Amino acid sequence: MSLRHALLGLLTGHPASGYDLLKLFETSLANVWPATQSQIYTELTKLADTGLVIVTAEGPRGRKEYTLTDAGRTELLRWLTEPKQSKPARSDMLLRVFFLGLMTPDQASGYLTALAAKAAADHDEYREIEKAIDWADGNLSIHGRLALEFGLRYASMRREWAEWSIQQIADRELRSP
Amino acid sequence: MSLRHALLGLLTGHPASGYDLLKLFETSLANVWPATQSQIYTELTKLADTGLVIVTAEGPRGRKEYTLTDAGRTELLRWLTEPKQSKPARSDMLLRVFFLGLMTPDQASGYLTALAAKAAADHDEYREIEKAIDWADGNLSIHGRLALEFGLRYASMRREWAEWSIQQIADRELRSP
DNA sequence: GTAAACATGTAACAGGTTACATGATTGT
DNA sequence: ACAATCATGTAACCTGTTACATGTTTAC
Repeated sequence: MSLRHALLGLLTGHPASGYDLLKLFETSLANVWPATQSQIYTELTKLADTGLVIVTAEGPRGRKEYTLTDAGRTELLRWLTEPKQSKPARSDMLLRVFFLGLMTPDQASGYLTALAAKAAADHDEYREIEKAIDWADGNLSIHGRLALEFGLRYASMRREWAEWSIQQIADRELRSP
Repeated sequence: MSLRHALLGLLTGHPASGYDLLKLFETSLANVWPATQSQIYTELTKLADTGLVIVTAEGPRGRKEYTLTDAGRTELLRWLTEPKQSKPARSDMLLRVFFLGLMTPDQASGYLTALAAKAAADHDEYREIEKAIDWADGNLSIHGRLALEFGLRYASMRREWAEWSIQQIADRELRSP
């Protein structure tokens, strides 16, 4: 149940409305914890019900501004320092790799080529984000940068692995045609 | 809905019971597509209802052996060659990294140290698996090896990134104590 | 005036987790 | 005889997705 903690985290410092948070999810958190509009509004209501946030202002168009409570901050810190290893994520990409042998070598290489291209595109995208961010801002962005660096390294790794895999398949084809 | 395809994939070649498949998930697919007993039995029933598999034998203790049908094989191939890019996975690890600034530098370093240790342990585990597998077997293991190599590279990347991140935090501490 | 952006809420459904429930067979 | 393993099934619950539904304010 981490959507809850993502919301609490985004509310540290500055109060925000559901709409504000939706925009924050679309930009800063899109690659880390995607969430839909529906989910965000529902969760904010629950968060307010349990007292982890409160509505501190109402604006035009029914806008409700939420502020983190002490209980909310405590819960966020508890979650952050909780010693809990996350179980391995499902990856339909790797699941397909597992069954690559059911395709023709051409199809398999095509799949891996697409993965390499996607990894390269992701890498470029993260480079753009890196350039666009005002790194002087300091406050939240210090650790956002660590996450970005993870993305960059992960994208590179994926590209290299996909290219290596294509080579493996090609080598095997040469040996047993 | 990829659990379905994981099951179909495991049924290519050799028929198997729900119990057999459960064991296969626990071993070969645990790091790629974890599934529970409950889920597997439920999905197999649905798969049989829609004709993608059929019960071809019944053994002791109510054992039912499922075999892939032509329709099942077709569906599996359709899924494998489907041009669909998977959306970025949720990562509560990276979500915590995003909010690392809410902890003390010591706590933050502690978290990253634990990540580095986990990555190193994963790497070791994959090395063991690599040693344990009979790579002469050829049949399914060719592509299982690609998945394993992904795991090895990913674990290395995570370790290196975590260590780099710890250094970043330490550097920052020195400049603004 | 009207399109874009702001702003929220709910219902139906799909997939996954945990727990409960039951019983047969094999090996020691 | 007893424990371990084999073997299946179901119910309650939580999270997330898609779609529908509604209305306001701002900028051109």
